[in-house]
Amino acid sequence: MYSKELLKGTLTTIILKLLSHNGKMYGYEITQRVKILSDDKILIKEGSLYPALHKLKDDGLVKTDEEMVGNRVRKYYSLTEKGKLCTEEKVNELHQFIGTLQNILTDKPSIA
Amino acid sequence: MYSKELLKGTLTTIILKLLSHNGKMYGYEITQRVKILSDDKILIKEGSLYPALHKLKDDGLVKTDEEMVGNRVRKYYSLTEKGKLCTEEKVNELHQFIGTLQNILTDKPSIA
DNA sequence: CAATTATATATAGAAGTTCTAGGTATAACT
DNA sequence: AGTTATACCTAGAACTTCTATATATAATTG
Repeated sequence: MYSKELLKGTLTTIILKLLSHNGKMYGYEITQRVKILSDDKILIKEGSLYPALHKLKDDGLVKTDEEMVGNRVRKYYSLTEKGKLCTEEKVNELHQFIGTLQNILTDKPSIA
Repeated sequence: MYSKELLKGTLTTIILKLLSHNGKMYGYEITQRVKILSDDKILIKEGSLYPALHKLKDDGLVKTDEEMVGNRVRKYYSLTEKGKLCTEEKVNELHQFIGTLQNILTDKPSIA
């Protein structure tokens, strides 16, 4: 389990990217998928996930539709058109940031 | 300039790594070094740096000594023994986190 | 030589994200 | 029957970083 602070700033991008890759997902599914993809090192808590999803919806980046599964309602999240554009930008930015971080961790200037 | 959130959780590791690499540095020098290493994409503000440095000192990871430069006092920060151990751990953790992030961004499980 | 910019340290309060802890409910397993 | 997994949600706390501000010296520029 990584120290919690590391996730800050990347959670939204992670959610968007998973939605982009899988089409539609529900909340619990996202937490489990991240758990698996991270080999149990990133455990997203509900108290982190749902506020993040709701903010994404408020911002118009995701939309929801509900399906009945057995006796209960399952809420699926998927990207809007705006969300698709934003995902691409955010993933690019994160990739660049990772590159910059690696330069700093080796104390090498990005510019040759 | 990256969105501010990305830096969260990594600033302390960045500072520790720079101190580890350069022996001793003063505050302003750290901001300028990060600016150069990141090709102007990470601009650490004073309001971020000094609280972070003071916390590192409170936690016993860095120590300070002051030198006169011209007419003014310059405060140098350097790693304590505890700080050196902690730096190694934190840098390793960050490297692993970056690896995990890259798996997630391609939606590939870490475990084969 | 006056004004601006760069150097240099610091703090208070705001803003934002994620976590802890709690609540609710169904389904599956033992 | 009791526990665990599934599934959604919220309030308030905790933490980090930022904005804005204060102070002061040194160097540059018009």
